[in-house]
Amino acid sequence: MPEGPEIRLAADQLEQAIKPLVVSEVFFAFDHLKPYQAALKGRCVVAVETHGKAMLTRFDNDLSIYSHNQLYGRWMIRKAYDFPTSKRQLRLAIHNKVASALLYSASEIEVLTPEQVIGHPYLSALGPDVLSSDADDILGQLWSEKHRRRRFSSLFLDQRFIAGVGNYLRSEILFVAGLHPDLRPIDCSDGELERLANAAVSVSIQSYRQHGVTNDLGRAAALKAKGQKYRQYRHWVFGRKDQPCRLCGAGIVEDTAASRRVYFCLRCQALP
DNA sequence: TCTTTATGGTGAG
DNA sequence: TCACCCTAAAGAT
Repeated sequence: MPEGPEIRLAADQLEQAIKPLVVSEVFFAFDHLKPYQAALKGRCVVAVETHGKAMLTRFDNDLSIYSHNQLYGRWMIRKAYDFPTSKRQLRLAIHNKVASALLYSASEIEVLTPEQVIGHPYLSALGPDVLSSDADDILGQLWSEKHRRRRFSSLFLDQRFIAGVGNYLRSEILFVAGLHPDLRPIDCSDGELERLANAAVSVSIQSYRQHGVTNDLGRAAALKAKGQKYRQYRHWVFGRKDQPCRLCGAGIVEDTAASRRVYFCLRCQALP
C-alpha cells in the first residue's frame, strides 16, 4: 500500500525506532546481500530518507539500504525480534536492542555506496518529491516544455514529473483541482494550473497527516463506522465507481488511463 | 481452489 | 501501448 505519503510515514517510524540505538543485527533474505550483514552490524542509522516511493536508510559508514515497496512491500515496526505470525516473506530486518524494523514482500532491496546512490537509475530520474516541494516547484514542472503537452492522467503517474504520486493520488489530486484527466497543461489557464499545483501539494500532505485518507477525516470515520469498504470512505473519487460524488451527487466515472484505473466526477471535472 | 486485481515499475515495439 | 515481473489478498467458482 505504498505511495509517497505512506512511505514517508513508514520512514518516520523507522527513524523513531531504529535511529536512537546501535544496530545489533541486519538480516537480508537475498543471498547477494548477505555479505553486507557484517558490514552493517554494530553501526548506527543516521537518517531515513524518502525519495518519492523509494527509501534510503543511511548508515554511519556511508552505506545505504535502498528499498522500494512496489505494490506489495510492507514495513512493520515491532519490539525486538517480535515477528508477526504472517505468511509474508521477510526480506529485510534491522534490529536493535529494543525494536525491529521488518520489511516484508518487497523485492527491490539494494545496498549502495554514496557513488551508487548518486548514479542510481531510479533515484536520479525522479522529479521533485511531492512531500518536500511547494506549489511553485510543481508549477515549474507543469510549465516545462517536456511536460506541458502530456495528459494529466499520464503525467501524474510519471515519477520523473513528480516523485511520490501514485494511482490513488492521481485521481484525488485531479478531483480536488476540478480538472479532467484527459486535459493537458496547455489546455488550462494559469489559474487552473495554480489550482492543480496547490492540490498536488495539499492532497499529498493531507494523505500523510491522515494516513492515506484524502477526504475529510471526520466524514471518513463516520463512513468507516457504518462498515463501508475502505475505498468508499478514504477518498473523494478513487475506487468509487458509480458511487455519488461527495460534492455534487453525480455518479463517479471509472476509466483506464496509462494502463491504470482513474476515477473522476464528470460534473466537477467537466471538459471545457 | 482458481482467477483477478492491486496505492508500482521496466523494457520491447 | 502492451506484456511482463514482483507478491498478497480479494473475489469467483
